[in-house]
Amino acid sequence: MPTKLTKAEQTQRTRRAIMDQARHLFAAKGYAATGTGEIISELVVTRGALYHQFGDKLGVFRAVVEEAYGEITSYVGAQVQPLSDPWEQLVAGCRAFLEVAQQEELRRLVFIEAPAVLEADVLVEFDQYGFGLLHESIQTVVAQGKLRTIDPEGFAHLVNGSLNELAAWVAQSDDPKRLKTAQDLIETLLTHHHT
Amino acid sequence: MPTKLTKAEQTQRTRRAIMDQARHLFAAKGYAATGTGEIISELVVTRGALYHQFGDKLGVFRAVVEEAYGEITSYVGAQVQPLSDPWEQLVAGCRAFLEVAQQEELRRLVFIEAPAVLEADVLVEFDQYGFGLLHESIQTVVAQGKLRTIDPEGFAHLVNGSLNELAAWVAQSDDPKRLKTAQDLIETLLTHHHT
DNA sequence: TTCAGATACATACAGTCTGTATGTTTTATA
DNA sequence: TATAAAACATACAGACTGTATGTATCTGAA
Repeated sequence: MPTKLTKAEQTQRTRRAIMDQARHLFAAKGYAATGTGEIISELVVTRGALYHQFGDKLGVFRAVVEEAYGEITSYVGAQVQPLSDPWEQLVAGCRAFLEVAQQEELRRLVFIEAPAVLEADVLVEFDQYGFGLLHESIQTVVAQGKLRTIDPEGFAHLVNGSLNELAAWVAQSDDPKRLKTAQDLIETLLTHHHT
Repeated sequence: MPTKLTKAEQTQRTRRAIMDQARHLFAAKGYAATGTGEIISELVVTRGALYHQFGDKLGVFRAVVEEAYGEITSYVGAQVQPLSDPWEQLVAGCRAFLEVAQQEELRRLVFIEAPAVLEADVLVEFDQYGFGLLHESIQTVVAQGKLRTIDPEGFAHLVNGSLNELAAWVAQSDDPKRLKTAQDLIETLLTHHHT
């Protein structure tokens, strides 16, 4: 008996290995153009393991995207957490988002592939930790009377859309100053609604 | 000889029929989940005609998306054209975009499927008539001294992202007042940068 | 008018990919 | 320790894309 792994360890290892490969391939070639055979081709498991662990190809994608969402929110959360003032948290959170969204794979997976591949309800569920946090943050600031808008929810969508597109704009350039420009643009937008 | 069609007419008929079916299916089920056999299943042509006319499945999608882009820009253009003041054109163009983007199929094709399916260069080419017009409009207003921003190009992306997400927000609700709310949100954003 | 070439298909097939069914080995459990 | 269950591997059926080949219709020039 060469292996002395517990079942749970075994599961974790293969899931980790499959998700790592899948993440790179889904981000680089897109969901449809990535085959399940390709995902496991450089691993020591077969497609059988993939289907056992994830059910189907979509299950792999869901797991990968959920993890990617988690990385974004945990980065933003870490930048925001030390701050106590909700207004500062909102501004810092937006700036942090633009930073973390510079990772090509994250952006591709979460903002380009996921909307096209995943069902709307799954998307909404994942986005509780994306748009959801932004929405809460804006509601808090509005409740404090620090932000004036005719519709907090709509304004949250407005900011969210701005952030997504600005992140892509920054990423598609190699000018190191664009990130700061984008961050300042969002801060200006927020400041204009500051009271 | 039962048919008395010229070759050009024949081509137009089959392309039109295929693109109509493909548009509905691509928008409803997504590009990957739509088969070429499904597209022609209710038509009097075979897959051979599809491959002859469009080369491959992606060729059909490109043609459909290009047409969808055209519909958006021609609607916005028609609303903007009567106005002479660039600032009014910018505001009216944004409002018009939110109106035309309420068509489910258009939104799904252009803003969800196309970014995931099409190569980046094709996307940029099509977007000359989408983001491109917005960018020009903003540049004009900035040159007139009517709009103040630290970066016109970045600001154009900010507005573009806002519009895309607001359009989806409006569409996913059945509240008839949301459209006006979204339009007012964008106008407020622009007005805050007005000088 | 005629006929050679081009056009617009239809049909058949090869290759690829997904998902499933079945078998096997290893770990957990009673 | 025996039985169940998990974690795979393997083989295969079905579907789908794209291509190769054949055919009818139209076009354009002699």
